[in-house]
Amino acid sequence: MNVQFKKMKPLKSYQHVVDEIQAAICEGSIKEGEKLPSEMKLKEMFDTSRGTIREALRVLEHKGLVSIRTGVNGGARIQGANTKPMTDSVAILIRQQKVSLHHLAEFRKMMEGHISEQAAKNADKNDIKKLKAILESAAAHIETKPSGWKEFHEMDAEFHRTLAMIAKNPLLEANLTAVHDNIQIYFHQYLPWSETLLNDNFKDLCDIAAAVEQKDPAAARRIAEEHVEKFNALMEKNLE
Amino acid sequence: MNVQFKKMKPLKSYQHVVDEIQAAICEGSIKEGEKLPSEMKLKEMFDTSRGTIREALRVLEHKGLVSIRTGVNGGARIQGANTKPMTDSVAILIRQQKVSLHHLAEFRKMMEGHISEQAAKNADKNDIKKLKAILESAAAHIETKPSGWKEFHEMDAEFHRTLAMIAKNPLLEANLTAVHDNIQIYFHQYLPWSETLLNDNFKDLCDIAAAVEQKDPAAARRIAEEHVEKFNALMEKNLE
DNA sequence: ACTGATTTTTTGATATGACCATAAAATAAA
DNA sequence: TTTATTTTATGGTCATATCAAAAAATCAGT
Repeated sequence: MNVQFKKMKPLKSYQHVVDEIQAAICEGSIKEGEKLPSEMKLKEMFDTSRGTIREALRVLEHKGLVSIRTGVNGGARIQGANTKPMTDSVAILIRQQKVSLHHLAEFRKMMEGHISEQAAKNADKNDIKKLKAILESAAAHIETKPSGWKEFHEMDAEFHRTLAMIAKNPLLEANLTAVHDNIQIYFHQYLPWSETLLNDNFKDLCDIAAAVEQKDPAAARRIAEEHVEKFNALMEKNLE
Repeated sequence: MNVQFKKMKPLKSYQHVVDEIQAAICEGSIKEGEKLPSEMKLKEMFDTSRGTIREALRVLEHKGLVSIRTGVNGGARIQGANTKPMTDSVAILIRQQKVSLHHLAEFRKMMEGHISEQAAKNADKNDIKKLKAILESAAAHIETKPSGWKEFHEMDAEFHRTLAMIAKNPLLEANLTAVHDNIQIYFHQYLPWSETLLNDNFKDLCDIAAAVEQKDPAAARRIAEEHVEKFNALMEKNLE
């Protein structure tokens, strides 16, 4: 007896509905933006009850595969790929105290280093233009003499997201977004504000952009890692 | 008008139930393994209908926070943190064709390199013992003259998971598991089997373990990266 | 008293039907 | 043509009934 049989657990009927619809979405029978039939129609198509259909739709909604609206012309619409489920699953790990700021920061450092390196390898002229545009609006913001991180952090996040796009790996993009979304609260709580620090932060971004423009992957990686490391050290000090 | 107000969308009532229960789990009011009240009791506690409670439980179940059983003493039990939601969200990205083998492999290479490096920094004697135990059972398996990858891949995966544990970052563990789970199908389909390749693979693992034991992070990283790179190149060639 | 079958009981799974809330679309009024 | 009103399709919520699963309690036979 060397074979392993799978436990024979009869599928719950809502799960059957989920599987069918998910398969249809993935294989492209239903395209992004299109509407699923109404709950009543689905109920008849699957020959089941409305409650079952609703449980299935709830699950699909939380998987980020459909979004549901009420009213005439409402219903479940197929959503394009979405990083929210990934952000959520990271968030759960954090809230369950399995993942600390230290873990997040280490993971982020690894990704930002890699992303910058890849970006430096891949970037074309158009990509460079995008990065510079973000830096310009960040510079403009600094001119207004801000007294907090909030707006700057948004541009900072956009800068890093753009780098991830240039690195051309959606897995990196999704994970980076998840980490950014979840590290935010630590920024707000533990990163002291000072104009010096703001300028320092801005300078790092410029240096990364420059290394990317000069197609110097090693430098891009090093600067990005040091950048993340620096701010992480600051936060961890204030965390104690 | 510079302020942005959040759109006032009244919470759906099932969402309220989800939020409350999730909060209770995260702040520890309900501990792992404990049972939530039955649907009927919850229905009364939240003063709502059973359907609403069931939608909420379905969502919590798919978030991996509770597992539900029927029968006497059944009901929703709190589950410990779980990498399944993360594996799922990666799987969805893949099925939606947003993530290719190339993306997976690149991400994996980055992680395995980093993990091996960290493991080499952190490993204590006990950790080394665990790694060696896995290598021994792999060696024993090779002796039996296998004719396919299946069992070896399981040990391979366990080896890498153990490294991730030694690296002591649950985010890395979760992501590595997610990537492994999803790259499996490519292994089975595109990795040709040969005894030479098997031995080659095994040797890589031994080399990584040795580098970890000698606390040589740089070497551990390099070997791990080359290891992943090699098998990735093989698969990509067969993919065309 | 132990063992194995049977019944009970708790709890989830599914089905049905009713009514409310929302929002787009159609219609009427200005 | 614009604005207010009504209509209507669709999801959101509630209540009730019955089926199915499985642990626990009971019972029967040795």
